[in-house]
Amino acid sequence: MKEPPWKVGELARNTGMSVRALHHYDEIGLLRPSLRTAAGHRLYGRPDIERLQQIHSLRLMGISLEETKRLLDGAAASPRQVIDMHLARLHEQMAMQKQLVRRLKALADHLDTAKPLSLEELCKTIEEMMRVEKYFTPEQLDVMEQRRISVGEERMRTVRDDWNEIIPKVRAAMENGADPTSPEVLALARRWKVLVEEFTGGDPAIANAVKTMYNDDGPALQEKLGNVPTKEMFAYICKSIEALKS
Amino acid sequence: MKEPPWKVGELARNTGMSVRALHHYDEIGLLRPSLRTAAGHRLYGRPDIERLQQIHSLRLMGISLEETKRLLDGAAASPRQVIDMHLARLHEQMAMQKQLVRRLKALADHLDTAKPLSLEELCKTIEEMMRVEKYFTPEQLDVMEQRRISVGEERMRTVRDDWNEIIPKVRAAMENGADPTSPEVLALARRWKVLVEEFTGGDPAIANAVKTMYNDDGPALQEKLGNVPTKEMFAYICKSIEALKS
DNA sequence: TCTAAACCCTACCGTAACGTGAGGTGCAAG
DNA sequence: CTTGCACCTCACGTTACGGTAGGGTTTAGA
Repeated sequence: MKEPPWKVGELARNTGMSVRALHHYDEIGLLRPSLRTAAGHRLYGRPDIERLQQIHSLRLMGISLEETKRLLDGAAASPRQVIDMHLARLHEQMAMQKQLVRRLKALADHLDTAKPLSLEELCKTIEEMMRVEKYFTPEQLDVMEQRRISVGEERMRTVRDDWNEIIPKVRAAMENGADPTSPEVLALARRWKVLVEEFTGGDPAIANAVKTMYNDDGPALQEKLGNVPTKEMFAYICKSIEALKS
Repeated sequence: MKEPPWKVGELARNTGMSVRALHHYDEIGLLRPSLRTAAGHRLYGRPDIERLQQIHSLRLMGISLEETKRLLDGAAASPRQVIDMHLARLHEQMAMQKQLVRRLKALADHLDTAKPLSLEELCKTIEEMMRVEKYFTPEQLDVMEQRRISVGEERMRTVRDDWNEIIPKVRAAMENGADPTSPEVLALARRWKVLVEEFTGGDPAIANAVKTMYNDDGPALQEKLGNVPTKEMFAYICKSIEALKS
């Protein structure tokens, strides 16, 4: 290992950076060698090497070259602020990526359980997911996914079967004009309430979002999911659930 | 809302995409309008609109335009494979981002607790963190961070104080040639063991990594952290801990 | 001292998915 | 007939370099 000044290749070998990167840093004014030979070859002196090490450190933290330059040239906010801003950006990105992962997993699940899907059907399913997703905050979606994981595949299926059993019964009761406070309807209301609580984890905000979703997008969901409560059914069963409390 | 065919602006308004994006899709051959007016204005027909909706769906999943094109043109792997690959990429990225977040948080912590740092010192600290980090797998670092969070700030400080008390004592005992099986050293070994277990969460792999770290980078760490066990001290106290077991 | 290998230079294209003009044309309403 | 809006085609900018081309420089060995 020679003494400085070093030529660009030597510096590259000794620091693990690429020659091209060093050229780039020179181009953008982040690290210009303090010397050149008569022929124009770059010569990096000891201060340049120190600066390069600092650049390297900041790069390891994911700081952009632009910010790095501002920091090293003393024309930036405090390091602390740079770090905080960077953390904020990272958190934002990670939130978006988590959202994507959630969607993709749900889609993969769908591909696993349902029959083979054509591309158009797949795309329709995606649109459907988005329609549903927009009613919930990312945090709520997170909570719901955690619940799905902790509850397990099997329980999920039985819950779905329960819904498929209860919903037609409620519809029938309503259409027959049965009194919401009658014992049969109250029994349905009790089961309904349990299922809702199981799904929402007892979070009323989630329950509310679900209701809004069915109210606003009922027809579309009906078409997609097949068996779905209507606004009127919500009102009906809510009356019954109210009656349960007293 | 007119009937198709639509011009770009109308299509853009009705789909929420930007005109420029539609131009771009045309440029790269992802969505070329099936008609043009004599003057060259793009006219999108009904099949184009369907294709655009599919593009939109896939974009919502974060699929690249390139993959989208391959998928829609039927020249790609199965949707399932595309999803899986995409998930894998996302996980990789998120792992890297988590790593960055960990580093930045540690750095912010350092800035909070220690005295105000110059930029050079900050960079040295970063290099130091990297030196330490390389001894652990990302999973181990994760575990350690979780422990730090669950243990809490206060306990961390008392643990550090404990180390600062014990290490000199062990050094002194060793330099005085005290028998590792003597009662005083055994008492030290007991405390040492507890502290190690607290820090590692009982994971011997982590304990091992720590030992390797001090063995390999002892001098550098000594300089940075000030008060650090040597290889010999490890050997000495290990003998004593062995003696504890019997 | 000569030559060939190794090294260096500048300059340009490419990356992903558009945003943002610039400069020119098409078209319907007043 | 003109105004104004929508449309067109370039073409550059964004990040942090990688890769390559074409040509000069340095250096080690013969």
